[in-house]
Amino acid sequence: MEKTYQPQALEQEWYKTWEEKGYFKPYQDGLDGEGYSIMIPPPNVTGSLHMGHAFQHTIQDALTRYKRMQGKKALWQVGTDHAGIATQMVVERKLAQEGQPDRHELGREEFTKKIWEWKEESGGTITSQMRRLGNSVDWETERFTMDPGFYKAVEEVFVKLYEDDLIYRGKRLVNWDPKLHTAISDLEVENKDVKGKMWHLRYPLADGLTYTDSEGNEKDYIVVATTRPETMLGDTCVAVNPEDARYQHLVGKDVMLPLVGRRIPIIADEYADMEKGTGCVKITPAHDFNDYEVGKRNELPMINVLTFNADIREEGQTFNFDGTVNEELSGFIPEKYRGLERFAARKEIVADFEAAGLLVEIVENDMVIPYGDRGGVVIEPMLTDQWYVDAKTMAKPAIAAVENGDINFVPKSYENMYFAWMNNIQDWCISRQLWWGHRIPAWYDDQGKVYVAQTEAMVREKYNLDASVNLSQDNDVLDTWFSSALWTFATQGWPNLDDPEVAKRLADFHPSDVLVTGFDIIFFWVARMIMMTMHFCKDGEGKAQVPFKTVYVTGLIRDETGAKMSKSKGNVLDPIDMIDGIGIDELLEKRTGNMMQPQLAEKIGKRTKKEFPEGISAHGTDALRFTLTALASTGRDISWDMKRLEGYRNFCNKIWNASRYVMLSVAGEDVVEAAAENGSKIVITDAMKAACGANGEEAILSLADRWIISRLQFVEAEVTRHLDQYRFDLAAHALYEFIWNEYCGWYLELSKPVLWDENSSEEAKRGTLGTLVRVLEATMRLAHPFMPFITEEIWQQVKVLAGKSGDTIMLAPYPVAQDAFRDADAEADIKWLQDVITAVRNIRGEKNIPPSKPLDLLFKNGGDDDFRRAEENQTFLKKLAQLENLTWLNEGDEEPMSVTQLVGDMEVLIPMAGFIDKDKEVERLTKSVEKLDKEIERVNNKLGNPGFTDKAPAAVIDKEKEKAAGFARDITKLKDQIEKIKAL
RNA sequence: AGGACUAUAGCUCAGUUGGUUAGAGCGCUACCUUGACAUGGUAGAGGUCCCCAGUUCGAAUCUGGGUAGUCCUACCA
Repeated sequence: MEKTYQPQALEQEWYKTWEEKGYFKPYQDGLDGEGYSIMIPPPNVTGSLHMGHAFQHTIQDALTRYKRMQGKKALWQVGTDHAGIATQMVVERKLAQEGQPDRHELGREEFTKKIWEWKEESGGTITSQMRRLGNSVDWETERFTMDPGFYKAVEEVFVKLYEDDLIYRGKRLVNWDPKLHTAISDLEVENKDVKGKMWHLRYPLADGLTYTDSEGNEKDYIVVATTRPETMLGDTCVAVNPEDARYQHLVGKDVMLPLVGRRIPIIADEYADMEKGTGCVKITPAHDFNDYEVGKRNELPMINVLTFNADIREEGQTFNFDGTVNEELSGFIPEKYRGLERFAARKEIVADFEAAGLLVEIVENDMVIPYGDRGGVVIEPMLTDQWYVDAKTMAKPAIAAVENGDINFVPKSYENMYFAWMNNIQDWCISRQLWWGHRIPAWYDDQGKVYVAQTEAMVREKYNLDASVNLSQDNDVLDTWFSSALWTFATQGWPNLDDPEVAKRLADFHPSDVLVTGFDIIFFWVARMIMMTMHFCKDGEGKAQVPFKTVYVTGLIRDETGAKMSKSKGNVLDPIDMIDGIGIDELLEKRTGNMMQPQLAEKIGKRTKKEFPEGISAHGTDALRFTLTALASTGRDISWDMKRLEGYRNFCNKIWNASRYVMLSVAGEDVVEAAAENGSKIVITDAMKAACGANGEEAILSLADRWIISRLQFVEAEVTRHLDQYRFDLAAHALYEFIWNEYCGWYLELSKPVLWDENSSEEAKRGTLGTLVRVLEATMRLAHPFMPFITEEIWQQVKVLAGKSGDTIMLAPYPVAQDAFRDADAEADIKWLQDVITAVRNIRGEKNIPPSKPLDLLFKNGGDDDFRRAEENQTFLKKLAQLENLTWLNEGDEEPMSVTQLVGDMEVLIPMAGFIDKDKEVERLTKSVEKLDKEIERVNNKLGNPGFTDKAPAAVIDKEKEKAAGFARDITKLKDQIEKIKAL
């Protein structure tokens, strides 16, 4: 064994072994319990994993390994998502960079082929990252949302929902991304605060009408206010509030739309706000969501004046309020605006208003502008034909499932967020004008009539259409989230319920147990999964099945300053770099190379150099995982801290060296070092086994042995309890505390006096060696879900010595605390021992006595337990506190000049004739008395308060009384000591 | 505008149903290369638990109000 832990030497080897042996499979020998499943949130197939993934994967893997070790058929379902827009964009950009023909030149089929090629090329990144992270996913059943089976599920769902009247098609105003040329859902819109302008424009009244305004001015126009002047080309009316006295008399009259010359009415609609702008609002139903509603209410026509690029059309498209084509209305657009880009058109139109003397004023305006979260350009409300899911209907059971507790959110507060959104849910636009995705299984005849079924042949059969009817399939694909909403059941082979294998998997693994995901996709994914799953999956009694019983919502990983990690900020960290380390040059290249905004490169480079002047050193997977685990407090964002990672790398080293000590003790220095030199494992001999009592040889347990075994039960119970409550941070903390402080800090030290004492009996040594080995072995199993690699490595080395067998720790049983091994007496005795040793060390520290200098110790004022403990633990005391003689002072004995510490009622004295500074010692003791005085005053105040003594529970009062008495005793002793020192 | 979450040591965070002398890791100070580990050991310093008011015998913890920050939703001609 090496002197320090070398993770890179063993991690990848172990993973390979595990995978080859099939230990990740839910169906294998030894797993006889019930099914347990976690469905991975499928990452984008062409992406790569970031720290957030590493975090979520660590939790999922810990849970899976934990349940697997408990004997359950544990499935961590793995797979990836085709990520429609994102992937299509990446490939389009790639083609452009390589100077290849663009997608329109290639055509749909060829372009899709290119995407598949790209998927093959880049798809391995994620899976190899997952292997490095030690993720125990079932690779054999890996799924991709565009796989044939999954595709089939998606079509089935679409057709069924259509038949159930939960999907419909309609001409509606949608969020249109003019760059990507597709509709997007309202969730994909990012609203940004911007400082913009508002233009006040004059619209002249028709027919030479005039009126007198409130200030007595005669006017032949009204003034509208708008933030989007260019849409005036599509105005179909002006609205005023019905209550607005200023304009009531104008309702029913017309205005002449400037520049266009269209006659449009002035109507009364409560949407017009008297307080806002001028109180008159122009209505453009085809280009604004609010106006669209006004238009529908008032049965106004709609004029679409924009192309899909958001340029001005040659001629407006005219529709009636119900979306049917309006043949009468003119869609005339003045020639000079035709073909202009929307913002250029705005400039032009404003200029023309000004030139015509119709621009009244320009007002600065704080406003919110919608941007597409993918394309990054301003979203345009656009009148198009789209497919929708009736989300309102589907949300009802989905809301109920959370209300009645079939689904629990951890932390619970996210349920409010879920309800708020679900109760106010809008119909979900599921069609996307892309080529990459599941093509919508709908066909149209020449008249535009819709037919829905999986294939054209099925359409013909279902609707009785013979070959004379021309059919063409809908060109659009479905929103990516439509398919990922089916993730929990489609991954298991749904809808092939007749296949016994599928039926079995669904029975074992559906509903899944936990979904581990970020709060940012609760609406996108979690809510939609619940809706879809409950509609399509029923249990034996026909009751709707939920996709998962628990949703564990993780926080975000932020950088050390608390900022979100993002590529454009250049503060992203690759989990693999935490594991393997990375040089500064390579890190710089990674962060600044191939950037969307190259101008940021310099700033990012500087910042990176400052933060990581030496690059990042290697820490190993286990350290990374343990760090993430330890930081996983529920629902809280994590500020990533390299120092923390370093600390847990040290923890790995600590574990490694503890096991090294154990092996040195069992096998001897020569054997251990020889093995280290050859890079081989230590060969366990029968003699070693016998020395540890692996065959049940007689052994005597020391107090320390009994103590650590008792503490092991405690930590086993703690870790299990915390895991069951998803408190990974507390579980990690309990483990850390036990391993570092109790096992390494105390127990290993306590084992030395036994093992190194020539007078120790064979049985005593066997007891201690056996305990060293057994506790280590159990601790490795306890820690395995968090730190899979180091625990496997050490476990393989010690399992036989601990009398255990098995091919892998992955399938070894998870430790269960046993009350029979708890030993309150041993714990109390060791507590006493620790207190005495700490007292002595404390004195050494205070008085600057080197640890190597042996001291004499005097006990005073002890009870029966003190006498016994001192007697029984002489060896431990002498060794750990570096003491020469232990002596009891009897009542009335002469007391040498000493420094004192209290251990319970007992006093511990270190004679220090010659070294002691009387004044300083008095000062030190007086300070202690003062501190105690304050405490005792507080407690006495409490006890003197009748309100407290009357109302507080007896146990609490007793506790306080005890405290007061204890303080009083301590004070007496300290004062006594002060007097003695003064008297010397 | 509505809502959620957060505020505890220099930093990052724990603190279970109100009763602790308020904890951990890192950092800091002093000492120590003792035969697992200097990626180590021992000891120590360090806190107005954001502010105000209330409930209570008792508040870091519960209630109300405020301040600051983060985020979500909605809307703004």
